[in-house]
Amino acid sequence: MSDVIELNTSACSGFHALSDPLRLQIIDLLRQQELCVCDLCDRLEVRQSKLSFHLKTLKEAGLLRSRQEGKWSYYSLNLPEIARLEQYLSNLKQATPRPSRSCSED
Amino acid sequence: MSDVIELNTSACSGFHALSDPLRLQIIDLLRQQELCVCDLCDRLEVRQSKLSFHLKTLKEAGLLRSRQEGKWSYYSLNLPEIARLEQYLSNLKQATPRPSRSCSED
DNA sequence: TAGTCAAATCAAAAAAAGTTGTTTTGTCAA
DNA sequence: TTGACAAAACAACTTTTTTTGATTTGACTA
Repeated sequence: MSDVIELNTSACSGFHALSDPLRLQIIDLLRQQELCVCDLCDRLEVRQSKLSFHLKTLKEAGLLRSRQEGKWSYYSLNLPEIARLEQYLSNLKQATPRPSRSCSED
Repeated sequence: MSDVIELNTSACSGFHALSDPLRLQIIDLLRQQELCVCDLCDRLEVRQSKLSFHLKTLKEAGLLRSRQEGKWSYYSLNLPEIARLEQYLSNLKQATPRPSRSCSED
């Protein structure tokens, strides 16, 4: 039961992280390769502080990893977490359906 | 290209709809059977107007269907749309990765 | 060390999302 | 019809999220 709540909380913040167009663009760019913040800035044409905010959101939701190399920070997808969200959605389909009942029946 | 934008917009609002704990609870209840608003109200112990707001959010994102029967409204999952979001996540994994490159290389 | 650059952090403002209580709409039944 | 009930819509308010411009931090190098 506590597991369900855990799962819900994590799914919730994961989906929230995916609910912004810029963040989806970031993820799309990172599909192909790890990128550093300045590269992302160039490609997305957004201010650095704005990007930083969204990268933080994605990272805190567990969707991105980052590593530092000198003065650069590189971000990449954290595929296992993405797979977990995928699994969450997949589970919704496999529920044992009960027959629908009429609201007046009780 | 326009397709990508379409997909992104729809994915965005889908994920947004999934980014609230109450809405995830609603979805969880509907996994098993279609329910009417008053049933959902009882089980979730929330005001009707609040529930109505969240049902609308979910429906506008395409995640729920509804039908009216007399004075009752019944809501159910729209599985194909959920599957579409699942597919979106699944696609993220299958990208052809390019070797990561150093930021100073240009 | 002083200067430069990448990136994170912060505070203030703006925008968006969610809540609440009330009203409206539509359907049914007396 | 009229009254009762389910659900949607609304307006005012609260809370959360996002944006912006500026400052700070940390690492490199001249």
